[in-house]
Amino acid sequence: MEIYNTLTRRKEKFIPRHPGRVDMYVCGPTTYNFIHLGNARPLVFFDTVRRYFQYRGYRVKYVQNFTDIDDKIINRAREEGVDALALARKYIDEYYRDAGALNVRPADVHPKVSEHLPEIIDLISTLIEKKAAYVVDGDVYFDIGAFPEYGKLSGRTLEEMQAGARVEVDPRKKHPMDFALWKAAKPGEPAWDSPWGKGRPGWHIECSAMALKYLGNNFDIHGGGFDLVFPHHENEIAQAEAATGRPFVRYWMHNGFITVNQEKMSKSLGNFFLVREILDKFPPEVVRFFLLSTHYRSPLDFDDEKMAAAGRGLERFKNSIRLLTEALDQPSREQMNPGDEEFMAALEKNHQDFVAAMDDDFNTALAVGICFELAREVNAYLHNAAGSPCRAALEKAMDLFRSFNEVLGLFRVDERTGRILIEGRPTKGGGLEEALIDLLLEVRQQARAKKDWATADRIRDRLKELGIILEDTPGGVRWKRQG
RNA sequence: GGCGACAUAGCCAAGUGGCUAAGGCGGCGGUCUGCAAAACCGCUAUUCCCCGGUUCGAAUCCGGGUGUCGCCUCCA
Repeated sequence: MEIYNTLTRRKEKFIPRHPGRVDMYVCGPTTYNFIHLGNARPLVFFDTVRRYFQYRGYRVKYVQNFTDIDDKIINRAREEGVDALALARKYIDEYYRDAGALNVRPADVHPKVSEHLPEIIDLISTLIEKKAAYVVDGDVYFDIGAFPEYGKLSGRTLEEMQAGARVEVDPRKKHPMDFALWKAAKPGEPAWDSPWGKGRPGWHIECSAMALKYLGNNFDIHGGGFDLVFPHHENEIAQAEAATGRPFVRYWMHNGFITVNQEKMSKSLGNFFLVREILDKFPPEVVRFFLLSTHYRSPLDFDDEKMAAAGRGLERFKNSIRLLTEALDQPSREQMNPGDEEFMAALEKNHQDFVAAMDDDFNTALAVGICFELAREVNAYLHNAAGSPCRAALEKAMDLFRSFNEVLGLFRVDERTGRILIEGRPTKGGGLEEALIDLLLEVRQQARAKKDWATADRIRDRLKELGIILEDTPGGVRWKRQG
């Protein structure tokens, strides 16, 4: 496997710290609101990374933090007149709902800043002891002069950073780029006791402290959005490496940004989309499919038109899986003929191509393309087999769909039967809806038998208005819900 | 102002030195169908922003230009 490492700016062969194991840390959201589309991309992508490692047989430990102490949370809590930690807790709960909807599996550990003050204070103390940090009036700053490698992740020198500085320099700092590890409490803010007085941690120190606690030094993968490269991840490296004297992370991975209608998402432009707003308009599997249809390091533009196109594309998968499921429910041939063997060889190639695509820096866009090829081959096989497909071939094809789906996480799977659930929304009404539809289909079939096309078409059109699509096949009528 | 990324068909999007430039959406033609839908088959970029260079050979490497975007401040 090869992974693009932001630290070296090239693809590198992936060699885990421990054979057969992958330890990864991904920066999670600051929980002052529902998550937005921009949060969804790293969420879905790194979930896919984790799934793929597991698919390849690695044991994965996945850590994703919640930043539940932060200026934005404090401000928001003040506006609403509620407790800051309670507000953060509420949005952590809401996070699980949105992430779950996108079929993102929970991390193995979801550490919160508020529950790791001792670890954070320890790390800051160590940095002070090692003369990599200094105390000023109850604040603690990281001393950039003590870490000569500062800038190695973002690829800039201190001179360049100062040349471009746009903020006023705090005269108490030794170097303009020194950053806060601990902020002295102002009146009315949540505060914790520390050797430097009451206060709270700076933004960057939490991730260093929690990553070191759960994953130790030199762990495999640290991920997040591109905007975190500087200063957040740069600072994480400085803190962790200055404290431990050892490399912090082996591979840094960063996902590209999402724009909306070609513009950066921002509240002032009114194009700031929450995941749950999008999920009101589009099924979750379409959102996930859309996010994975572009390589993770490329920018991705979101609009309704593109989502609709993604939805139509996903229909191909659904239809193909549906056709395959139906064929498997029918009696099928045991013996194999040359056509079956050819098909099975094509499936094998699909499998290899898929693995090769994902091995190459998680090229989900290419992997999705291979899924389409699989769908076309399956459809063509069923078409040509003319009602007499080979059982082993069908099963192999379905296994492949299951594997691909296991990695990409598009559709949910019935845990008991292992079937891919392509209909998405669960049925309501305890089967009454199905029974009524069956009744209508029966009436329609009678009309068709009498060549009463007007009645037959009317039933089909009205059902379509209700989101039920009918398809007449030689074997009878098939119905599905609109995607 | 400093740093960096990207530019492939109507749209989305793989491909980073050499087989016919993946795949999807859309469109067109055909098969099937009572008509549809789905599915299948075929067509839909002589060319990869422009100009120069390196090379037997470049979308792919180098130089210059143009354009778009991002970071440098909280941000996924």
